[in-house]
Amino acid sequence: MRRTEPETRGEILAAATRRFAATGYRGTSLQDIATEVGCSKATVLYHFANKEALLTELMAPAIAMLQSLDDSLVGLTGRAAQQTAAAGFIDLAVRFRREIAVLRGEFPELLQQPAFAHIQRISERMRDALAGHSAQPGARIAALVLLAGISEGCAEFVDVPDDELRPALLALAGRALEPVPDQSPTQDKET
Amino acid sequence: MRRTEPETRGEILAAATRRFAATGYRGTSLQDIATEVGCSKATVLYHFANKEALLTELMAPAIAMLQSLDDSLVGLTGRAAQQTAAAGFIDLAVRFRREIAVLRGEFPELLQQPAFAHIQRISERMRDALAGHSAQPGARIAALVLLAGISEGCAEFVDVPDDELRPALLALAGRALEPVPDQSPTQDKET
DNA sequence: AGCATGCCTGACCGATCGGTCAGACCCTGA
DNA sequence: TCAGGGTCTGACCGATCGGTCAGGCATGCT
Repeated sequence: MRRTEPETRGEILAAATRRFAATGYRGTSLQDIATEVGCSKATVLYHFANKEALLTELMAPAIAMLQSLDDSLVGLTGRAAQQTAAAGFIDLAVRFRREIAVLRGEFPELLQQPAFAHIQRISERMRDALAGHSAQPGARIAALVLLAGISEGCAEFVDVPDDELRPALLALAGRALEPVPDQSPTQDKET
Repeated sequence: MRRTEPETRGEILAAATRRFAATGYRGTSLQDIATEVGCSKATVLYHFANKEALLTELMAPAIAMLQSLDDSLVGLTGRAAQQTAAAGFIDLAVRFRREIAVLRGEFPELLQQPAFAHIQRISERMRDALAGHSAQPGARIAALVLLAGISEGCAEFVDVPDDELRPALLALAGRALEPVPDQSPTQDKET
């Protein structure tokens, strides 16, 4: 089935995103994706080296945004870290709902793949920032629950519009995160 | 390898719980479980009819507790529904951390299996109760985020002792859930 | 016309999956 | 001593997985 415009590659990427989000990475076969696109499995593997390459490419934008968010957290402490991390992560989660849904539940094993090796440390830093770098168990637990809940929630609320989901999540984060003092020794704007 | 005591069945169940929680239901093969126990795959299938039977049996206690929690929610409205659902679900999540981790991420497909057909509706009612039966998007979103976050959080904090995790989660739920009025027609002392 | 190139496909591969089956082994009771 | 039943296993099955490969077809350049 020859395409008039060679946009097959993009269709494969879009179909893979939908299928991975719906049934997981392991739960989706290359044949599933090919069937949804309307091409053969061999065509999928013509455009992408292998199944993992398909995954890494569709995750790339979300990972780039996660990386830049992580960069913007360096040096922040206390409430500044909490608020920046919360607002940034909510933005990310709302924008990349499907991509986050892909990782849902398969995080541990997918993170073993070299392309995602650094994500684990980023998410740990994110959790730490959400806890305001506090060592108190309550703050750490709240941060993880919020992080996981937002990821899962965005994936589930695919039908809720962004401008309704985002403020609701921001308000929730404001209530849920344990208040921590601004730990900077000199209480200027910067640490 | 003959066991002196025929406790192989229990060992298989325990190994399956660990493996399912670590790598997911689909991500764990019967051979994986057999290897961890130290028996053959055929032995696993001698004690359990098939892979699904293994899953349903190890999930049974958690499901029973979920069912009874669901029963205790009927007729409750407003804050009473919120508080009962929150406390009950936190109890359940803390106690059955590994079992909940099993379902992590594979919820949608696992729920298709007949043994779990009713869980979806229970979890929807749970979400509704956590939202205080409010139709406001903020309340619904907060309920889902908390539900998902607690499930994920308990699965992750396997090393945190129960009596530390439980109060932290309860405090978090108290902060995070949107306050709703007590919808009972007669407004007593409880707001 | 002839050729190269990009896109696509059916046929095929080895590995692994869940599951079946005949039979070996061991204990117990008659 | 032997029969029987509970436990366990290696060998095997069909299905499906991710991935490879040679070749077909349309197009564009020379």
